[in-house]
Amino acid sequence: MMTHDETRPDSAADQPPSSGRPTLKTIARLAGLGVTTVSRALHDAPDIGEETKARVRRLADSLGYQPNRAGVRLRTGRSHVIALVLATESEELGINSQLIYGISEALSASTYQLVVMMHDPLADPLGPIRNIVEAGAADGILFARIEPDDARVRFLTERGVPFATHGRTDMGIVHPYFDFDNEAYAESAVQRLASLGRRRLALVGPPPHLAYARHMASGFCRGVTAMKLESLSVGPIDTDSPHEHIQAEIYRLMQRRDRPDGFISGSAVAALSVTAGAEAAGLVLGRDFDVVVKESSDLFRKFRPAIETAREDFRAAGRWLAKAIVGRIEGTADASIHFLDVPRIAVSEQMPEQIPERMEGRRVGDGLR
Amino acid sequence: MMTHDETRPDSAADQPPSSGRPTLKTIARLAGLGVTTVSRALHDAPDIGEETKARVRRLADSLGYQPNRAGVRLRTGRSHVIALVLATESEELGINSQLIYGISEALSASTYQLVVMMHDPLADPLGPIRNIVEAGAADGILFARIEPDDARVRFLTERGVPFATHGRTDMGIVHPYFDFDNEAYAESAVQRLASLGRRRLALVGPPPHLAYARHMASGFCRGVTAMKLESLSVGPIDTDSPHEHIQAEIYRLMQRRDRPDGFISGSAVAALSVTAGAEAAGLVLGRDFDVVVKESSDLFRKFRPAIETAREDFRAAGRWLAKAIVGRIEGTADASIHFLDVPRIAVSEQMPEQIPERMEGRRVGDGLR
DNA sequence: TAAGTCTCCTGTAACGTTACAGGAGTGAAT
DNA sequence: ATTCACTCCTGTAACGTTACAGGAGACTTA
Repeated sequence: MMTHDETRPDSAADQPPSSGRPTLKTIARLAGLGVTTVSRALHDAPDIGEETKARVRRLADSLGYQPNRAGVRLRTGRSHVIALVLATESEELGINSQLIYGISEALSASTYQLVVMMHDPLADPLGPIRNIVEAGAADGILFARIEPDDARVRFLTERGVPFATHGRTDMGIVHPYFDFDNEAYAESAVQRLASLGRRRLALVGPPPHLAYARHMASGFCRGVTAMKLESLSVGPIDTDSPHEHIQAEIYRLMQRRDRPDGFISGSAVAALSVTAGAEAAGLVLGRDFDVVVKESSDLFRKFRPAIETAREDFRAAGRWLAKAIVGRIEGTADASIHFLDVPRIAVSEQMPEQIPERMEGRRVGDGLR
Repeated sequence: MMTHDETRPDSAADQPPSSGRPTLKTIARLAGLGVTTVSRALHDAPDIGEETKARVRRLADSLGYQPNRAGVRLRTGRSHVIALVLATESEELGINSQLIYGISEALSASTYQLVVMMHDPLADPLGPIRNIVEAGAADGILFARIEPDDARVRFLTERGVPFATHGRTDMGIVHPYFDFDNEAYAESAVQRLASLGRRRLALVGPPPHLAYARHMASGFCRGVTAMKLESLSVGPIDTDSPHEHIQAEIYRLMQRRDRPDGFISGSAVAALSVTAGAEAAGLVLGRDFDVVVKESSDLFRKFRPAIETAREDFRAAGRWLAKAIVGRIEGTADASIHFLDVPRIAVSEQMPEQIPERMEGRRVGDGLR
């Protein structure tokens, strides 16, 4: 075996520890203290003298000390990583980037890092989530596109791994979530269309396997029933369908004598396809039909003001989710925390006065709720 | 001091090492080998017997062994993290999510993780990049929105940290990048507009501090000169300007007697604002003016087919960048690798035949290049 | 037989951190 | 003087991994 004759260095001034980066050892040597003391001082432990703490902190600051993540992780078993698992399915106009912005914004002040992974839910319902858990790759997991009975929610709950979701299940499992109140949205949208004099409504909702498809449908039904309107069902299309399918289906629907005169859409892109289909049938938005849409940007409100919009703020959702998951990891937040975002159908904005031509359609009052 | 009387466990069957997760030690004990042997076997080292390797691999597989990232990172100093640094500035329609999809897609087969961070370039030109380097938080860094003289590129080159960018500088520093040939795009766009009979062109380019603003402008100028057309300069607006500003400026421009009849836009949203402004002035797209736009989704090509589009594929860019940065980290790729994406102005797609009304405007030939 | 040369495997140390079990020094109470 | 409590600091070990320096055994060569 080897002899290695320097378990304790005899010469006082030693070489730096290979990398230029300061460690606890660097600080300890400079301060004439033990590494343990330095560690505890930086953690503000009660059994370290105030003066020592201050001195250590000053030294650490001046050296630009930052704890080595690998060291901490190895010792504590905590990765300080939040995993965001995104579906590979087509996404609408950057809602995922908004979500990511919100999360990283909220995490940037913390010691947590955001790791993004892809997941094809068709190939494997659990996807990378099982792997994250088994590899201990993250302290907490975030995901969206929740199903009414969601395998991921069940799995993570069983394993006791902190997670938070955008959207909620019907499973009765208590866990942190942020959700947009799609039921209220649909109901408000119905009321809005009714107040515009529309009587025969159709809903283009999210893919039926997602939990909020049910919420939106039930709000739609409730609204239609309450207002004594008629509901027309569209064919097998949803907000994830290709543009051409939606457009063709709406075109077909608009040929009927009992064609709808109001549409509610779960997404901006789908609303465009709906409008395109209806216009292809020779109908005019705002005259022959109206559309209410849930969108995440202000884009369509700007360039197509005749379309009513409810805004879902994914950036705010991201911020909320980041705080929630950190709270769960650190044990400061209860599993029952959740947030149900109140939808608000926006009034079309006043255009700059030098372009009055864009003020097509009627002016509308204020939001419904 | 403590005595700790079990440096070598006497009882054969021991407790699992605290967590349920298998480590090299677990495999070693089960295989009756040393940890070093197991480690080297899994790394396919030449000095381990083939039969042993096979046995160890089988065992590792059956246990679901995955190397502990913290252990590897601590020992090797390699984090197996790729950092993507995104600007907080407004982004156009999910290009960043496309980029993220591409990157994580390419990384999902590797041992690398994608960490996403935000950066406000106005507050600090280097932003989290200095921090990543000093904390050793990532093995490689990706970023976009490159400036002609980019502080980040200079810094990382000086520090010798692997990085790759979407976009390129004018600095002459050799480094991996993926870029869209915006000069060629603008020139093609000019030719396209010329072939449509347009003579007086205006460019709505990216913010002038970005490197590709110059590329696009120079392509525009070259095209205009070559085709002997007229170029009209728009006011202080760019693709990042608020919708209202662009719209108002184009509206103003369109009041002039020598108004432009062709627009080239660096982004889809800006193209919409341009169109809105021109239409507000009572002009008709495809009759009074044409627009060529660079977009990352197929959205506008679908619902507004009269707008000519060149598609920039950010997902492919993400895939390329992921492979490039991993190649740089592992030393298998040269610093000089780069990819200049060839723009191709698309023909408006055939609409489904049951909706012929949408086939407004003229049919056009094939792409320019 | 002895030395040399392979092949295949091994233990130790170290990366940077924190939990643990003390321990030196001071001052107060017995 | 001894005990006790308190404050403030310390060394050791361990998390899981890999680099390093061997070393046992078989086989070849002189």
